[in-house]
Amino acid sequence: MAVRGRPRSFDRDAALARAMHLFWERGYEATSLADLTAAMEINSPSLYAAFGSKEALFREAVGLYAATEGAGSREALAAAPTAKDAVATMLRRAVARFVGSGHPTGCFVVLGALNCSAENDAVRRYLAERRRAVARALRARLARAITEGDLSADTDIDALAAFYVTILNGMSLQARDGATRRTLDRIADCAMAAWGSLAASPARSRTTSSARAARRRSAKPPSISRDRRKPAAPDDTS
Amino acid sequence: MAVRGRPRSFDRDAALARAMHLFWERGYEATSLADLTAAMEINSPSLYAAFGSKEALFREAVGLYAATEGAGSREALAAAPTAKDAVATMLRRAVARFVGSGHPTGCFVVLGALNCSAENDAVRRYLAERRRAVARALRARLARAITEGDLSADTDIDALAAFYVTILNGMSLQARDGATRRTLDRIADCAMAAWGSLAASPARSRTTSSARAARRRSAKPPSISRDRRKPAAPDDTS
DNA sequence: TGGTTTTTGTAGCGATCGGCACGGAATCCG
DNA sequence: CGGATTCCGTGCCGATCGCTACAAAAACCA
Repeated sequence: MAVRGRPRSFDRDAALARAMHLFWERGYEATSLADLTAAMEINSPSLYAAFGSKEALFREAVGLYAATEGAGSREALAAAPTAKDAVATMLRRAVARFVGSGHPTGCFVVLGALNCSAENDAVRRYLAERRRAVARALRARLARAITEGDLSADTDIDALAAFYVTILNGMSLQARDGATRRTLDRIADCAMAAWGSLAASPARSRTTSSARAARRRSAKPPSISRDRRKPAAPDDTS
Repeated sequence: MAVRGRPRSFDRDAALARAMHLFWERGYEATSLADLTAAMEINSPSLYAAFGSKEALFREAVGLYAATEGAGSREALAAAPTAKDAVATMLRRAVARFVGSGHPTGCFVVLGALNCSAENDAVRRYLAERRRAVARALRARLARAITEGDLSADTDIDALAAFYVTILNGMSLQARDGATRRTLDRIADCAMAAWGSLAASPARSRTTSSARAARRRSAKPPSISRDRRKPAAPDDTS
C-alpha cells in the first residue's frame, strides 16, 4: 500500500543526523528547538510531526549514535581473542572516535546530558543507564574470559570493569577539554600498561584450584585479586 | 568608617554556600534564578546587589569550592613525602569527597558546567581552565619528585599526570552515576596498582646517566618511559 | 529630626523556551 | 476531476528565562 497524502520534503535520516551532532556538541538542554530546526532545515511542526518531541528526538539520536559510533566498541569486545586484546582494542578505537573529525569530541552517551534541570532529569538517567549498559558489557566480556581460561578466576572483574569504564569516561572529558589524540593515546597506553598489575593470568596448565590458591598465597602478588572482597551491590553503577 | 545605609538582612556566606550546592548538583544553566533565590531565601534584587549576576555568583561559588573542598587535594600533593604517596592520598581524599554526605556527588569543577549553550560557553571554558590547573599542579608535583630523586628522570610525567587526571575525572562521573564508595575505592586501588608499571624508580645510588640509559635499553621494561616521545603541545589539556 | 545611603519586596521587563492551531499545498485513490 | 490524506510554513500560545525599575524601609551622619 503506497503512502497517502503529501510526501515528506526532507530526508528524515539526514535531519536526525544533524540533530545528533547538535545534541552531542551542546547537550540536551543547551540545544534549543530553534538550534535544531535551523540545523535540520525544517520548521518546528515538521520536527514534531516526524519525531514527536524534543526528548523523543534526543532518544532517537542516542539510538543512532549507538548504532553507528558505538558499534565499533561492541564489535571489538566480541571479536578480540583475549580480554586484554578486547580492552586494548576498545580503548584504541575509543580514542580514535573521541578526536575523530567531522563530529564533536568525546562520547555522546557520556557528554550528552550531564547537566539537567529537575524536570528533565529522566533524560540524564536515560544516558546514565546506557553508560551502565556499557559497563555491564565490559564486565560480561571479562567474565567470558574467565570461562575461556583466558583470565584467572581470581581476577576481580568488577573492579577491572569499573577501572576501564573510568578510563573511558575520563578520556571523554579530556577530549572535550581539548586533549590531543597523542595525549589520549598515551593515557590508553598507561591504562593498558596497568593490565598486568590488575588481571591475573590463569595457571599455565592443569594445575588444581587448590594449587592455584597456594601459588596465590605464596607468590609476590603481581595482581589484585578479589580475596575477602564482597561482591558489588546490584545497583552499583559499575 | 562604619557602613552606611540599611544593613544586609541575610548571611552572604551562607547564601553563597547554598548557591554552590545548587550549581554543584545541577550545573550552571540547569540552575535557574528561581531555584537560586528559593534556596538562598532572598529575592532576586538582593542576589544581584550582593553578587552582580548569575555568572558572577557561579564563579564565586567555584572559588568557595576551591577554597574548601579543593584544599585537601592541594595539601595532599604538597605534603606527601613521595610522588606515589601524593597521588595515592589525592585519590583517596577525592573518593571521600566524591561520595561524602551533605553535598552532591562528584567534583563541582568537573560537573558544574559541562553542557552549556553557545552564549554561556565562557562558563564552561572557565571550569575547563580550572581543570587544566589541576592537571598542571599534578604534573608539577611529579616534576618535583624527579628533582628530589624520588622519580626517575626517565618517567613520562606528562602521560602520568594525564592518566591520573583521567582517573579523577572518570571517578567524578561514576560518582554522579551512583557508584558506591567501595567501587570508587577499588578504582583508585587499580589506578595505584598501576603505579609500578608507569613510574620508573630512580637508579639506586650514583649510577651515571649513561648507565641508567643502558639499563633502560636492556631490561624487560617494567615502566613506560618517554623515549622517543615528543613533548606535549603547550595548549594540550593535560 | 532631616538628609543620605543602601537594602528590601513587589511587580514586571523583553526575550526565549518547548510546543501547537490552522489553513494552504502536495500527493494519493477512485 | 473530486475527495481524502498528509505535510508544510506562518504565526502564536502560556510559561519561564535572566534581570531590573521603583518606592518603601532601615540604617547612618549632621
